[in-house]
Amino acid sequence: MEDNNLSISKEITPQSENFSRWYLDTIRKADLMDYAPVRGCIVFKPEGFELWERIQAAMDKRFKETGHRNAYFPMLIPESFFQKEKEHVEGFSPELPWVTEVSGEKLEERLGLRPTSETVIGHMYSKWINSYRDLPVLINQWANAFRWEKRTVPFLRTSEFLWQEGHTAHVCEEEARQETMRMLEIYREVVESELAIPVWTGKKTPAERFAGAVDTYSIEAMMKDGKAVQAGTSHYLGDKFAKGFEIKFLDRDNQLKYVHTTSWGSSTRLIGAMVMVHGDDKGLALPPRISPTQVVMIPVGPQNKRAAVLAKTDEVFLSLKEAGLRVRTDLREETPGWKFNEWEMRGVPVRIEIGPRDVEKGQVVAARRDTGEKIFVPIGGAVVFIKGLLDEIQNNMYQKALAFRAEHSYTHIDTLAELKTHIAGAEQGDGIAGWVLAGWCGSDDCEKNIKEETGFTTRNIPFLPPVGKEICVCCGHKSEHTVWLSRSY
RNA sequence: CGGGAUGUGGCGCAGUUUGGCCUAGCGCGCUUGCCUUGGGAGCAAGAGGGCGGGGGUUCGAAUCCCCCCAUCCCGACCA
Repeated sequence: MEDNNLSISKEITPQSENFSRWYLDTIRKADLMDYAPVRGCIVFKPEGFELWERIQAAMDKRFKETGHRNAYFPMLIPESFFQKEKEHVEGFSPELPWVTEVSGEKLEERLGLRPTSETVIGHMYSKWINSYRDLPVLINQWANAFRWEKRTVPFLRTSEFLWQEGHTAHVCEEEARQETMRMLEIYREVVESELAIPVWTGKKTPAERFAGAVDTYSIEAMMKDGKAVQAGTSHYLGDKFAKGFEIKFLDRDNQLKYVHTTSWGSSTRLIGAMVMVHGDDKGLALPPRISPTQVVMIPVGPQNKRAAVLAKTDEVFLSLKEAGLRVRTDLREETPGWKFNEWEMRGVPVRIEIGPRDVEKGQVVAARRDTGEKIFVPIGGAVVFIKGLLDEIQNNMYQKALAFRAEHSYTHIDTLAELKTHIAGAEQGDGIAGWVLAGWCGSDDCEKNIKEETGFTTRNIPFLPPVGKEICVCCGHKSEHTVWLSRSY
């Protein structure tokens, strides 16, 4: 086992040595992505893309169940559209790529590559909505988006990314706010139950708000290096975009009114989050509900006993497949040990080994990716057992992530000095500064100051904070909000 | 976008200081054959690169100079 670990470490940098190297090693060794020829762009390889397809499926199902329909709007957005909502332009213009000419001829109006679609969709909604009878409009789109970020990280922040953006229009504020919360809750439920990632739901501070939103809400997840990833956002846009794009309707009372809109999005960064929440020094670890392969079968044993082993492997394979499990058999010529390591690195939740001894005893060996445990299972009960095991692994992965988050969440810090001491202490120790629950007076100055002094930013104001904080961690005055602070991606 | 580092077969690297022993070497991987299979097997024979890209200096450049590009790390901006 010792040698085994050493040889692995040659391929994947240990998390404790350099977390970001570990992350980059892992996503490449697990064959999720490759770098594309254009700066900051990646190729989603089949293994990585299938993760996205499964996330998509989980989300899309819930969107449809709540009455939304998918549509597609163009990727090219006229420059003038961006100008119609002031904060929106200011927020996005620094990272907008432009199309300025076609076959050498300058376009009359530059076209931006969508960083998000509020503007085009607002334009279309103004045409489509005339009466309260036309509302609500509940549309989602699966698309790519462009944001030319200075610093890119595969999956977490790339110049082009894939996402889902929902855009809805409602008759009144109350209904729009309900929609905002309903979609935030869907994100929380999908991310927790499917990706096994615990999140804090809450409200963003004004400084962290989406450009052009009245209120922004988010789900925030803790990575294994203690940093935060915003895993989904939902915005109440008020009538700001309605006013910018003249989205008006005639209400029951014969008054012309502006609609209230929402937008909500989640992206392929969820893949990166999943890697950084569950992965370990062996590589990727995927939650069973999302993993493209749930069970990998590896027949072992000498050539002269191969036939019986393969027959048994087929039998078990078919029974698992019939039970609806995503199962595959690895018949490559590599040695068993090599395959064990390979599939562990790729994050497959359960491995089944079948050898001559198992055939004799009428059993298989099941190995768990999450704990490394090996279990002997009678063949007759294999299907039921494996199904139960996958559920247990899914649950265990969530519980482990929850426990990790609890271990690295700090609620006793009340001053900037204490916060700095805490961060310095973490740097001396395991390097995981984690999240700090702090009081905040609500001023931009304090928020800015905390960031400058510590590198920690406000993640969100949780709806259900574990404890309420009385004084602002920065100025010492009475706190208006209890916020999560941390470093973030 | 600023500071630092790196860029040599698929991957990891040596060679760059002091140009010529390099029409480039090593490990892994790859191909073929034999052999082997319960935690990264062994032997043998092979294939594969002109040194991130473009200019320049020189009799001669992976090595020196200039420009550009990409990636990583650290900061400022963000899903």
